[in-house]
Amino acid sequence: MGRQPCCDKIGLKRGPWTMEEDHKLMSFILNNGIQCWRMVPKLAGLLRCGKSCRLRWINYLRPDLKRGALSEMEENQIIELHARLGNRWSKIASHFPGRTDNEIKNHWNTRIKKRLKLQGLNPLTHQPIEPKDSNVVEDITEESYVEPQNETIVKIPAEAAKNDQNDENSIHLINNIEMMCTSLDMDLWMTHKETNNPLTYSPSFSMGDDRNTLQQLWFESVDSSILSWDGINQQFF
DNA sequence: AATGACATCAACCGCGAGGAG
DNA sequence: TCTCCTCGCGGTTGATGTCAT
Repeated sequence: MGRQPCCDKIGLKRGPWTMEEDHKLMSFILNNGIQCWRMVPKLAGLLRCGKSCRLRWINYLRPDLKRGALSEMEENQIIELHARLGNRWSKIASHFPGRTDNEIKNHWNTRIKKRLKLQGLNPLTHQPIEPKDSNVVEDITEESYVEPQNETIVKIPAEAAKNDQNDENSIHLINNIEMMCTSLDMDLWMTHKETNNPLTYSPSFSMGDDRNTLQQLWFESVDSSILSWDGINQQFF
């Protein structure tokens, strides 16, 4: 049993949007904002379902959308993010203001995948394709990808999170931890800040030695004259 | 010029999460 | 606690464009 459709589709239009529909939707949202997508088509005078309106707005009409092809730099960043996050397209897209998850997903499926295969890399694992597989590059399947199992708990010192924002050292500490955690997963850091729970993340890439990775990130991003790794190492682990 | 193969991308579908009552 | 509803996400489809023969 499937769930009920989000709305009654009888008499509703599907397929490509016309300029007139675009104009109606655009001017409605710019004038009224979005309270409830379900009501948008009714109020805007469109014979579409709310879901279709939402998609059209997000992927095409939003004024802040960046047009044009993705640059090579953006492409490389997508590859890097995909190695860490997997097919979490909305998470990946959030790193590219003005780009949509749909756009990045399409770009990945039509171009980047091919590029990686040509480079001899498995697009799912980002690891070199085994020589025995090199003649059957097309045969890479989801089954060949094994999700990393290790999970690391990082305890951010509560004092650092709660300290007086005017304290310069605290601000440095928080900013630097934040920079480091951005490299891992910003959303989890934000959740940690809100809940004050221990920060947990499940790396979607093979980290080998978590502490070494954190240490490397720390050296790359933190002014060691202000905060030494040894000091933070003691508080974290 | 006609046709088929392939590439691209907008749009759809089904599902899960989470909020409201 | 349960049910219903909306939203957002990821996978997939299909229309259209482009290229090769």
